[in-house]
Amino acid sequence: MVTSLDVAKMANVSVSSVSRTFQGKGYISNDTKLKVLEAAHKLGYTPNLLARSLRNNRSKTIGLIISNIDNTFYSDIAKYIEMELRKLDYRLIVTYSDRSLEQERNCLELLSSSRVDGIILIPVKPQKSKSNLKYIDALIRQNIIILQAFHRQYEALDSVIIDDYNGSYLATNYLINNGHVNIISVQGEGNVIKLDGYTQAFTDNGLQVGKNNILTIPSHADAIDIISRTFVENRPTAVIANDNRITLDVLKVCKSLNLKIPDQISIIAHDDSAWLNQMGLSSIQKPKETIGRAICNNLLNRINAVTASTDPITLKMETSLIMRRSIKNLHFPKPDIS
Amino acid sequence: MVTSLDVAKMANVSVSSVSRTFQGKGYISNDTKLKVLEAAHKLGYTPNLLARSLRNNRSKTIGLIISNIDNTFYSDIAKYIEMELRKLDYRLIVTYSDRSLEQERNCLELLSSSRVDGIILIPVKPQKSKSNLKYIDALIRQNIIILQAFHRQYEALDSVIIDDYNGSYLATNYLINNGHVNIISVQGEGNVIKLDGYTQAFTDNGLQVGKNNILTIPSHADAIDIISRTFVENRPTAVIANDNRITLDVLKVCKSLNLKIPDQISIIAHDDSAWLNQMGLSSIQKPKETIGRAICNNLLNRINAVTASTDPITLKMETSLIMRRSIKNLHFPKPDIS
DNA sequence: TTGTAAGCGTTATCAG
DNA sequence: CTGATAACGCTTACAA
Repeated sequence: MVTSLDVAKMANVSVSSVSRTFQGKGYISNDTKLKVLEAAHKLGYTPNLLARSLRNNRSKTIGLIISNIDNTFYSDIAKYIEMELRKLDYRLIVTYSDRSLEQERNCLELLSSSRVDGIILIPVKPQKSKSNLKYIDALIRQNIIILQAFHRQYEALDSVIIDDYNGSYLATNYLINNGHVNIISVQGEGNVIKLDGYTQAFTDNGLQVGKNNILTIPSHADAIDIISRTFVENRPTAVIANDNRITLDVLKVCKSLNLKIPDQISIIAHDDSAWLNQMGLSSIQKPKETIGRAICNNLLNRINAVTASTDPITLKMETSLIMRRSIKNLHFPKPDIS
Repeated sequence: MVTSLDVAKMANVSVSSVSRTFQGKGYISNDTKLKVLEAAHKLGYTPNLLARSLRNNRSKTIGLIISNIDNTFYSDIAKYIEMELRKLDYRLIVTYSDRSLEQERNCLELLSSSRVDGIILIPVKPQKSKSNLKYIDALIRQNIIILQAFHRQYEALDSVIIDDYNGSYLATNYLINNGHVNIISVQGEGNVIKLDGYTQAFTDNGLQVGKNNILTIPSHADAIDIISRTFVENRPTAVIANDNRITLDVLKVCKSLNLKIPDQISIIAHDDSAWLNQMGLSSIQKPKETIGRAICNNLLNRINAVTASTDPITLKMETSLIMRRSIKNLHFPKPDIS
């Protein structure tokens, strides 16, 4: 292991000069800088970030806790986060809580002892009103900045979330404008905000949400069965599938009931992807790269105390509607695509 | 920041005792251990891994370089790797080379100065015969163990790869057994091994690969156009799509040419996923969890010098065929599924 | 502008 | 079994 001392010796200078050249801080003459650089190059020296972190009490490392990898969206976001962080000379430790509060605590502990400067937490939904609040508080006291993404679970934390209200509103409104009234909204538990947008679109259009048209699938229930039955009973003309997994389930049901899209049923899904694109499904798209950047910038501003506000900040990211051929216009007998 | 000294003071012992309790090494009486644990708990102490790493010259951290996030497969693997590493008390720094050699070098540098104990490299394909060989050699000299996954790019490294030969062989063979002869194989550049399996299946069945039935899409070419033309000219009865992106392209072409699956064309895709499942596409599946574990174990065995062999080791992971309803049996007029 | 030396929080060695 | 102390490689006052 070649150290700054080795470089210093070879360049006939002191370790401080080596340090100074490698962080571009403090007074140093061009001459010695060159000598150091040359020696360093010859020896293949790279500063030891471990030592630097220990000394500076700053690891320049951020931790990311992903709750659910099955959601491709989060993996994509992870990429944008890492690339943004690298630009800012930060590293990213990635961990997976896999939808378990206990695993999440595990991740928090690991990141805490790794002395990360900050944590991006995609929180697991608390079960039975248990949560990791205490652990989070402990980390905050340890001076680790935590930002939560996509779900506002902990009051005291900055949040970057999606404007799901608006996304659902836009989608619902679009369907209504196309003549749909009997629209089912299918979601996992705890998606109140998306529902609010859905409901609001109805009232804004002077309509009522159809009876039993709000379909919330309990965690471990048989989604296919529930959706099937509702489709048969309610005969909706349109569905809004509020996440990736539910989209798959809805599609399966459509296939098994032999419902043609969009002829017999129109669909809008949350979370755009190459597959949705391939299948011609309309969707509510989130600006992934922008989100990744927003998360990093917000977090680093806190870490470097650029952000003055002492109150938690919430950033809401806008979504947009991507129209493909999964929606039938009921005002016209023939849909314009098909 | 609460340190081992703080704990030591409170427990009326020395820092060595604190150290000993927290790593379960060295002689220590149950009595003092308990005192230490109590004090640590009261103070909310966690050992500082940075300091430990510096002292031990072991960071217990592994770096992962992902070449291409668009391939969902890699994100899934990342999850299994992280979870396996966590069990083994290692951390994972994730970086993305985004298919660029320069970015890859960037990642290598970052991991090197982070003093990771090992690197899992999903290598970028060398362009114009350039590669990061020199940098890799430098890291090896720095005593960082590198394992390459999914592509054997660098001779000196251990590899964990997929038995794509066999996967393609099985797929092709299955199609042939179902009466297909005019089978097109579509792949990105540099997928010789999959092709070998494809070809071998033909010869083993006493058949010849159809003229122009091997379709290799150059990196920045218009895949849709190329595939379309070949489909029109060759009128294949079956296709093997050799990666995720190509599967999407093939599906698009089928749709635009209005080819019904499996009636007019049968399809087998590489890389299984929920979406393939939903669409009823048959596929060649890779055992992700097993692969993740194999990667970690191989790497850690090297790091801890458990592995005796001085020569590079190659681990080949077996694939399996998942049959869905995208394949027509030409021996029977009506496919049994339709 | 440069060098000296103390200290960041651990662990390993050695003496008790 | 326990404690004192010297490292690990770096940064930063402070002195020169």
